[in-house]
Amino acid sequence: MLLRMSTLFLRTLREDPADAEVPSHKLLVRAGYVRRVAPGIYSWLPLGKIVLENITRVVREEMNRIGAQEVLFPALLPRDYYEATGRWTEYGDTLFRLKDRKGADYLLGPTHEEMFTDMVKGEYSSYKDYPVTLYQIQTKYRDEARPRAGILRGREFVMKDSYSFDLDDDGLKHSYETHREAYIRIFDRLGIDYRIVFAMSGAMGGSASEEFLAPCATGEDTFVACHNCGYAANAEAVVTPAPPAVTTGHPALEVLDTPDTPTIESLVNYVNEHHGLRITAADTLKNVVVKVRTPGSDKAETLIIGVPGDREVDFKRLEAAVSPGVPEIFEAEDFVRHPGLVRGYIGPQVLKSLGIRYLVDPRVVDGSAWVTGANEPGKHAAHVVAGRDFEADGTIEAADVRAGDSCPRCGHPLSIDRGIEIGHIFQLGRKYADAAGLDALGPDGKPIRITMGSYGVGVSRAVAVLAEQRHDELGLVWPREVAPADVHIVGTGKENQIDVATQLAEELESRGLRVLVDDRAGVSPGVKFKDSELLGLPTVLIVGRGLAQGVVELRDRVTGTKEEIPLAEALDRVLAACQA
RNA sequence: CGGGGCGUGGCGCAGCUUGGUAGCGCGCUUGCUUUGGGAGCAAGAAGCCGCAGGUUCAAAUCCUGUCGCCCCGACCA
Repeated sequence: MLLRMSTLFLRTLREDPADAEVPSHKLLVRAGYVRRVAPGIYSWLPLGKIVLENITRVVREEMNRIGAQEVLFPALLPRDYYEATGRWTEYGDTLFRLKDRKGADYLLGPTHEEMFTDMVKGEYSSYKDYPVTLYQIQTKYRDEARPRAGILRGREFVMKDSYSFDLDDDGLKHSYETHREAYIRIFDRLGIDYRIVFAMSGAMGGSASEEFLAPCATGEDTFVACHNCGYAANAEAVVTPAPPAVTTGHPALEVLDTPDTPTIESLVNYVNEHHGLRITAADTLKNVVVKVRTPGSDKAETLIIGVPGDREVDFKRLEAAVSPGVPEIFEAEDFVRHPGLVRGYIGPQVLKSLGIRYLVDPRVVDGSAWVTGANEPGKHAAHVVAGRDFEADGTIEAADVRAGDSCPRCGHPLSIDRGIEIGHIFQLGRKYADAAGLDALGPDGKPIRITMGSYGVGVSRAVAVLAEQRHDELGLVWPREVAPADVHIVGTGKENQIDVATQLAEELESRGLRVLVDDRAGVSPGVKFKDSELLGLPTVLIVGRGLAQGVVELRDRVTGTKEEIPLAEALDRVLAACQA
């Protein structure tokens, strides 16, 4: 179907919308691809809808290629399915809840593990039925605390979610690998720049988990990469290499007067000046108190985390490390309830007797000596040796990660970047199968508990990611596979220019290209050029002033090249450009 | 939920300090001119100034309350 600007439901905007901050949001709104309806909720206009469908098509083709079968669940779901796994309560405020006319509880599906598990349980019962992989491309609902950046993080979004069901761990590994390859093909075809990074399997349980991150300044995730060995991981999942244990003797623990040293920096300066030490912040041991609450209960455990003084506790990493527990700030009133903890002067020496759990950064190995709190106001202790003067209850990955930190695999310095999560694959294991009692009857007549994998692609988010990664100061620059059309033919308006442009458009359409033609009368050339750059189709053909001399202009939106070509060659040249 | 900003024709904004006629740019309509880089002239249409209450002869403007939105931090495709 030929797209004609004269009738296309489209109005481009000359100015950025006031509520947009990131490039993808500004451009998708300005170019008339999407319009905001409510926070985190957007409508798709004709051109945007075409792009979204193109991405959907690629995802569907690649899922079908690995033998996954498409199904479709309702977005509107009754409460009971999510009651069984406890997620009706666990999901908290992020769940959109509603009631029907009888007062029964419903929800708008944020994700569909329960539904898929239940569906398979309802249909399959023999080991001969497995393995099986099902997927859907569907609208999800999450009442995000703070939707942001337009399409990038909405409360309603399109997601492809798939689930593999296998009889054993080897089968799961195979399903996982198959998905991984499918995702590589999907994102390659879409023209998205991405990295595959290790991720936390976290709350969902299970073992292996990787994320597909699109590197991007506006990304919400932080990841590290090693340019020597190729290791890459979400900052949450980075493993800190532990230095070898120290065995050399240390002087005995010594308590020092350190008045007015509330910060690490002031402490370092003070002990170097007044106590003859030569230490840096990295030689001090900072002890951070938090509470860890178990979801669905009011009980909170007090936990102290020891990290080198030059590092902060990264709340995101801490959260991932204590998951499914939820870390909370230790407030002033909590200190009142724990008189043994001297705020600002906490040292690990007394924690055993206080019965408080103490976890340390992996850098705090046995035999390492530290300057830390002496559990008395105004006093610190030096030569506090791990394993001699205190015992930790274990290690924890909670200290912040920085560019230049050592790669856990090869020791080279790590780089650090931001990215947008566009895909996530992981080996779920048996959590949902356990909850649902999903078994297959084995050849020996005994039940086999099914093991699952779960895999997601942010389909609508991919539109925004492409806009984010592929644009210039003039507008969008779509990869051909997802562009709303292959070629944008612009008739600039004098005499028969529009007629010729339309004829070319019809001819190219009949030869299989997807064509947008600017056939608007009475619109100045400048406006048409600006619009074509803003809309971002990969190939542009200008039928303008050169027509009288029998030439038209062929432009490449990606490279910016412009070339005058004879009208007679226009069809072949455009076809060649679009099929390259 | 904590912090910051903002609600005025479809879009982007001014006006508010110091109450009195609602204004500018873009877009839209009509006519004439123009047509290779967001054209010109002329004439138009379109606004419960977020909502509610209060002060006042008079409120976009002052007061109180309330709702909403955007941005920054803790969640996630």
